[in-house]
Amino acid sequence: MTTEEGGSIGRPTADRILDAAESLFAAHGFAGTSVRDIANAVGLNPASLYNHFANKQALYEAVLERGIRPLVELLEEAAKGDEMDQEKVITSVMAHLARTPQLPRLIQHEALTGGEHLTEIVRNYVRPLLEPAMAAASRSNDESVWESDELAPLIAAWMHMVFGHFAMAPMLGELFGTDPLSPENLERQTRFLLKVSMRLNGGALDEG
Amino acid sequence: MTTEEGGSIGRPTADRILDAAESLFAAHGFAGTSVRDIANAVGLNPASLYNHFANKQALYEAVLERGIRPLVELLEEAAKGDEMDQEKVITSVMAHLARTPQLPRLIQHEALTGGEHLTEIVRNYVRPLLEPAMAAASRSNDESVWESDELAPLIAAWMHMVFGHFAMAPMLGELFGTDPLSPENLERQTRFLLKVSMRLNGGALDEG
Amino acid sequence: MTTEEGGSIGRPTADRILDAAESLFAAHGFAGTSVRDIANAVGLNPASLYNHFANKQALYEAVLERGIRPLVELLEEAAKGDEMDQEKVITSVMAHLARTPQLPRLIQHEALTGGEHLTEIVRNYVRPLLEPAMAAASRSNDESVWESDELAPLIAAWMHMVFGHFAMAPMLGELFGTDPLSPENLERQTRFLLKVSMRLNGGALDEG
Amino acid sequence: MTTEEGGSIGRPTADRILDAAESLFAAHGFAGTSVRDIANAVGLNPASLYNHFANKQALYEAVLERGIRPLVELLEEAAKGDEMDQEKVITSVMAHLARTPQLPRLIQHEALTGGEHLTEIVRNYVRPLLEPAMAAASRSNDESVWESDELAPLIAAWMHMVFGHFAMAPMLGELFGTDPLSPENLERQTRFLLKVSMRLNGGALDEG
DNA sequence: GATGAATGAGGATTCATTCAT
DNA sequence: AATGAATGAATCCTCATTCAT
Repeated sequence: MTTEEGGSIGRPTADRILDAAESLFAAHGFAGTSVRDIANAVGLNPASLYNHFANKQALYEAVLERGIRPLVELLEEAAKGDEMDQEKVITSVMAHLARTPQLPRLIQHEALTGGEHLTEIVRNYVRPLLEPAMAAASRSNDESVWESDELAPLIAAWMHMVFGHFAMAPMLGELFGTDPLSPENLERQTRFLLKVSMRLNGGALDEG
Repeated sequence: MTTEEGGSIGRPTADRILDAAESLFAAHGFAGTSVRDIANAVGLNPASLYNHFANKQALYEAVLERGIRPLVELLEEAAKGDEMDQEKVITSVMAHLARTPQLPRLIQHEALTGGEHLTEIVRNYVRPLLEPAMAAASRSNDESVWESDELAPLIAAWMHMVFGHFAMAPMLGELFGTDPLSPENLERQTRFLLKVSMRLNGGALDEG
Repeated sequence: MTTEEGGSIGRPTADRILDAAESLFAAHGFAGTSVRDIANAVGLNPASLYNHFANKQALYEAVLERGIRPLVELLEEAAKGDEMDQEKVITSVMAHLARTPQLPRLIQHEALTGGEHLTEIVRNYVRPLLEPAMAAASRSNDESVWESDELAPLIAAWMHMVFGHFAMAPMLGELFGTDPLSPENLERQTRFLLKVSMRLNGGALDEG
Repeated sequence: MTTEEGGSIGRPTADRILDAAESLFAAHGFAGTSVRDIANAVGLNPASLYNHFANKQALYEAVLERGIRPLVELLEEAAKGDEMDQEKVITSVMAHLARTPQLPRLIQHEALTGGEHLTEIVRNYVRPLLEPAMAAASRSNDESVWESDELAPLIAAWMHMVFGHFAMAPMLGELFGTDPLSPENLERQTRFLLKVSMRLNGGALDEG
């Protein structure tokens, strides 16, 4: 009776569920997304989801996990070398997010709602995400233009700028009349961030 | 039977409802906040809310309106003069948000969820919020270090940095182990943003 | 604050309430009509209705009473003479109902819903309504073409035909494409019923 | 925990819901019947109804459809022949309604309340119901005792008489002290209607 | 008389989840 | 793995009614 429609035939069901859930959770948040919505998006009966995930919460966590893990690894990789090439980090993070543009929205939702799971989420996801960057930043502290107590705000600012571009994409698009996630705009944003990086971290400022 | 708790007794009921709703909507978003939660927070029967607001959506919009209006006016005021003193804007906006720290979360939720009302919200709230800033920015375009097609990203970046600090406060607190909304941290953040402003808009960079 | 609008200014409030209630009860029945609907129709606060009627049920009964009483008296008057002039009864009842066309709908609703109040309603309203007719009918039984056990069906049939025309007016209008309550249609219906009366009560039938 | 009462166990759930709904809608109308009432009557959780019908309105329409369809077919069948045998129609319609005595009440409720759906209902149900009769009536118009502009009232009168007997059964029972739906009373009513038919359609009247 | 505010009960409907098939 | 049916809890909201003003 269920005529499998859509191009997603063949992919493992669990993945298709994760895809749909990611999309919907990113768009409407956890509370704003119903299990039925997800099931419908996959072309599945809601009850069937429970063959793949214990419950809504577990599905949500699986979505987060699947989305954030590669990003964490990307950053860990980037921080492995002695010094963190900020230019390379920005470029590769932007490239990565371009491929999973819903991820930042998902994280932002989580950050806003916070609530009971916040501690755990920070420990599991956000801290590993930022730790490489913080380590690198504090290592290069000596010659930096930023005091040590400005590192946290700096890191936060980068987080806001990078993630914000994706998370707020719908609003920015509406506001500026152009889709922030289009290839050219992503490239422009990357260039913009590189320029910001230069100005923020570069040498002394010639205030003529 | 109704144990009036909290110091809010005496204030007009509609205002007390708006207060509670602002808090809860900011914390959990629209979908994550139930009418009953709000009513309980005010010490009211859920049905009573409907004596003051037509429905949940209308209440939500009233909360947004009440919160954003003064911010819009603040920016409009700041932009009135011939040139926008960026330093003053940052300081006064930060001071304002310090007094209504839930507002950015509210807006961020709205921006993330977007959906049907996004267009209207951008038109009613966000655009007037940013118009003065954009006007000022493009006025000073000649001698600026930013190209005209970098203005939008620049504005967006400022939005992310300023609002992000408040909206993500719970997560940042968890992450850095200190409350971003404490007076000293707010002051530090303001100073940080001023420094960023200087570096972003200042003169040529001495890349020694 | 309440700007009295509409042409009903001046009439006693209780009457205006009764008017609105009659209209709405007739259209949607007791359950389908809310106190607020009635209040709105009068341009009154729902609470104000309770200054005039003890509660919704009492208002409903007042509407019934006010509507049916004159009809009962009309029939009682008609039955006073020794013999009931059926032609005159039909004409005068039709004329009366033409002036309160909602009344039959009201009664029909009541008859359909019945329920707990049915017995009382029959005793108070329907029986007095039909008693004169039945008395007259059984008086003239001797020479009648109808057996005594056909009197009840006959009375009922008349009730259905007379009341039905008004009660079903919306549907009949929709069905036949012309308003059953227009003067010409009311006259036609009266003529029709007189013809029916003649054929039903008239002498032997010439079945050639 | 669900004490299955009544002999209806085993029948498809949707049918049992339709049965209960038909009963309750007929008795109290749409507005006067709550989803919970229906669910209780079936021994079901209210939420379960929504597994079978999209909402209360859809359930109502399904009840109407299921009830009226056979009646429409009955009349269409009866009208197939060249001439409509009125005697046969009356007998068979009465026999049919005797088996679904709630149907007329249901229809009457609908006719009274009318409202938004009236047009659609007339088009879907009432017109097909009456079309055969009207066609037959106007065919035999030549030798008829009824003018062409009396056909509509005549049809309406028959509708009132036939349906009224069932729809008003509770009130008539209360009024005349005997159940109109008992087999003997149904038979008497059928005989009565046949006699009426004869007198209404028969030849000239011998008004001695 | 009229009203705004308050409320308990109940309205329809959605939710996440379970279970037999 | 998938589904239809079932359910208790919760959703938003309306209801009739009361009461202080």
